Amino acid sequence: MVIQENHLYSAGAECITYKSGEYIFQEGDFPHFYYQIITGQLKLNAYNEEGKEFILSIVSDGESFAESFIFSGQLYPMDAEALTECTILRLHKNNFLKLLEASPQLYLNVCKGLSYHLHNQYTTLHRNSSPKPADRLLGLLSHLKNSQQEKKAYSFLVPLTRQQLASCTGICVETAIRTIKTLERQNILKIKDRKIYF
DNA sequence: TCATTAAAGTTAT
DNA sequence: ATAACTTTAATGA
Repeated sequence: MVIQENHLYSAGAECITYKSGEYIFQEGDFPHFYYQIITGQLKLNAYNEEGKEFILSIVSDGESFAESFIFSGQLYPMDAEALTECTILRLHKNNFLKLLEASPQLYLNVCKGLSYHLHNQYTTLHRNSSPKPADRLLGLLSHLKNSQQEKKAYSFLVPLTRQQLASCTGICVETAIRTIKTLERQNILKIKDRKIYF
């Protein structure tokens, strides 16, 4: 959890639920709020000229998202769409900034969060510049697994569909499927009931 | 080697 | 039921 929920509530935050498929915001919208997920999963995504989706990030329980735009004041360059039913706390930009002014500690934590996120974005960008789909997928899987404590092989149940893995790495689904099977043959991951264990 | 297209089977809502 | 996801195969850049 990024910011204590009671702190957000006392600063004037409201709790909103979104059904799967609903937009929290869309590309071109002005950023009015700080968002923090209580429960649920959503994606930040954009579409290219041919209409192909690219998933920039998948965010879930306890995480904040898109807070950088509060500071820059730029319009959202992507959509935020609920993947599951989502319960989200949102705090108006002005109140959020007041909250930060009142607490240097909180300010620093938010900075850390932003920096951490920026680091992720850089490594993701680098990873997705690889011409080899296996490198992109493997890099993504390692990154996802990083957020769990257990480091043993095959201990991580990949929480994304093949479609989503493809959209996160900029390859097509069919290639993602074939690559994943190749990785299975190389014992780099396991597949059981269509679920991917890495 | 990978994207694209098509077609068909499977799972989730 | 219907949509979304998964898989295989053929073709072409």
